[in-house]
Amino acid sequence: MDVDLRKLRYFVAVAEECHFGRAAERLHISQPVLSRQIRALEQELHAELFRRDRRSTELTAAGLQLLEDARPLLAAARALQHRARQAALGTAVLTVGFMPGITVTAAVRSFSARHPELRVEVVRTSWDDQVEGVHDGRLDVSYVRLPVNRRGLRLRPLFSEPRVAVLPAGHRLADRASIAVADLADERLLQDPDAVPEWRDLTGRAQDDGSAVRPAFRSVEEKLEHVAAGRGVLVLPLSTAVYYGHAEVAHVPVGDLGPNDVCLAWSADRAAPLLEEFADLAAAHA
Amino acid sequence: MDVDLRKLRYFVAVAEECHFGRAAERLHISQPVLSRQIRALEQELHAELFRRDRRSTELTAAGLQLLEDARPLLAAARALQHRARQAALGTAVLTVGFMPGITVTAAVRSFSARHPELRVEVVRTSWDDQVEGVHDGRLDVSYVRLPVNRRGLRLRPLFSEPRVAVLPAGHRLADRASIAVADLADERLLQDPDAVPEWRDLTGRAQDDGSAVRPAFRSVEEKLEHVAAGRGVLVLPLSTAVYYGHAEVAHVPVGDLGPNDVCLAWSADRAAPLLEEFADLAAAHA
DNA sequence: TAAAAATACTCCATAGGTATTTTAT
DNA sequence: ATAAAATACCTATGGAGTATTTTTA
Repeated sequence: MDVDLRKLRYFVAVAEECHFGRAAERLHISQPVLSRQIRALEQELHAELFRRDRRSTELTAAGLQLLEDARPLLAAARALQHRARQAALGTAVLTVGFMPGITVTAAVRSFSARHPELRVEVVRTSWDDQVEGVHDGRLDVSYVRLPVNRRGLRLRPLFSEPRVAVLPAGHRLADRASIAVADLADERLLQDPDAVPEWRDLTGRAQDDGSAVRPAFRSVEEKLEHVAAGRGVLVLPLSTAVYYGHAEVAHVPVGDLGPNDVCLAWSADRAAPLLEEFADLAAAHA
Repeated sequence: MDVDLRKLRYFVAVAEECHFGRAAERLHISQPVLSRQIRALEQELHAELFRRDRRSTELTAAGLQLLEDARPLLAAARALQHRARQAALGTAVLTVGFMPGITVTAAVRSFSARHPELRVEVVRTSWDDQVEGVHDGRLDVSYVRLPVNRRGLRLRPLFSEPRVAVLPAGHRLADRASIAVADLADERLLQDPDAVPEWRDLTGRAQDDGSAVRPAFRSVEEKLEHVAAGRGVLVLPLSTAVYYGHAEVAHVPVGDLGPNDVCLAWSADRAAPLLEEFADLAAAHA
C-alpha cells in the first residue's frame, strides 16, 4: 500500500554508492538485509531498480526516476517530523537562515513587531546548506545567494550586489582598481565551482581538473586563511568580503562578472501566508 | 528514524473524522489498532496530536501542523510509486490533464513531433481533480482553470476567456445580450461556489446556505440536464458552454464577471526541463 | 578464484486481531 | 448506563542478524 521510507532511504544509499556492501556499511546494516530490502522494494514497485552486472551495480531508468523522487520525499518527511516536534513545544517559531554577510536584523525586527507571539530564530547557513534546511524543515525561510536549484522552492528576489576577487595582500593584482576574470586564469579557486559558474568558461581550464580541488576547508574563515597563505583565491559577493575583514587579504572588483543575486527562499509545498509576509518585509528592507 | 507513512495515513483519517471508531472503519482496521498506532506516532514525534475530550476528539496545534504536512507528503509518496512503476514499463509517457472545453491537440502534436520517443497521454479532468492528479503523479502537466490552490504547483498562464451564465432555454434572461451577476440572485447555483467566488459576494445570500446545495451530480453533462430541467443555473467559461452544446439550454455573457484564466500546472517538486518545454509549447499555441 | 550479491535459517519487534476495561457524561 | 477510547493478550508478518551459496569476470 504505502511505500516504506526506510526502504527508500536504503535505495538512495545503494544508488549513491553503486555497491551493496558499501551502502550497507554506510547504513549500519548487513549486506544481505540490504539486498533483501531492495528486492522487496523492486517487487512492490514492479520495477527493476538496479542492473546487477558482473562486478558493477548501476541504476536502471526506473531507478533513476525513483532516485529523482526519493530524495525530495525523504527530505519532506524529515521536515514533517521536525515541524511536528517543533509545534508540540508550544511556542511557535519562525526560523530564518542567512548566508554570511547578509543583514537580516531589519526584516526580523519588523516581523517580530507584527507577530510578538512568534519567536524568530536566526541561523547562519553556508553555500552548501543554504537550501537544504528549507527542504528538511530546519529553516522556514532562508536568504540564499543564486544560483540555487529552484526545484521545490519559492523565491523572492531581494537585491543584487557586485562580486569581488579575494586575493592575498601582496598579490600582483591586489592594488588594481578592477580586474577581469581572465586575470585570474592561473589562480587556484578555493571554492565550489558552482558558486562561480563563469569560472568554467575560462579557456584553458579543464571541465573539472581533479575533484581534489576543494578539500576540507569549508568555512569562509578557513578559506580566507588559505588565501592569506597564498594558496589560492576566492570570488565572493562584496558584502561577504567586507564582512570578513582580514588584514592579510585584499579584494578587488571583477569587472566582467555579473552581480550576485540574493533571494528569500521557502518551500513551495507549504502554506505560505506567514512566509510571504516575511518575504514582503525582507523585500521592503532590501 | 523515518516516519511511517501508514501511521500518517491513519492519522489523516482520524483528523478528518475526529472519531477513532469511524476512522478505523474507513481504514478497514479495528479501533484498538488505530488507537495504538496513533499513540505510537505521538510518542515518535514527542507530540500530542489529539485532545481526547470526553465525547469528542479534536486536533491540537501540533496535530494541525502535522495534518498540513501529512496530506501533501502522502500524495507525493503515491506520485513516487506511480512514476516508478510507469518508468519500469519502458515506454516513457507524458500525461496531460485538461478541463473539458480546452483544446490541447495543437500543443500535444507539436510536443510529440519534437519528442517522438515519448508517448503522450491525454486525460480529462474535472473541477475537483484538476490539480489532484498533478500531486499524486497521475498527471505530469495539467491545464487548469483558476482559481486553484497554488501550493506545490508551478503555473504558467496560457489564456483568459469570458464566463457565461448557462440557463434553461425558456428562461426570462435567456434572450438577453448580456446580464449582470445580480440578475442571478434568485437562482440556484448548481456547482461548487469556489468555482465562482463572486457568487459569495452577492448580497442577500448566506455565506453557505445549507451545504446540501450541491448533490451528487458531478459531471458537467449531469449539471446541464439539471439546468435544462429548470432546477438551477451554472456559470461556465465560454469554451466549456460551447463545447457542451445542449438544445434545451442557452448561455448569455455575464458582464460583470472577470474572465476565467487557464494555466498549465505541474509539480513544483519535480525536475522541470521537459515540463517547461511543454509549457512553452502550450503557451505558444494558446 | 575471488568479489559481490543472493539465499537459508533464526530471532524478535511490531502490526493486526478479539476480548475487555477504563473514563467521562 | 453508555459511548468512546485505551489496555491486555495473542498471532503472524517481516526486518535484522549470521552463515552459506551462487554467479561471473
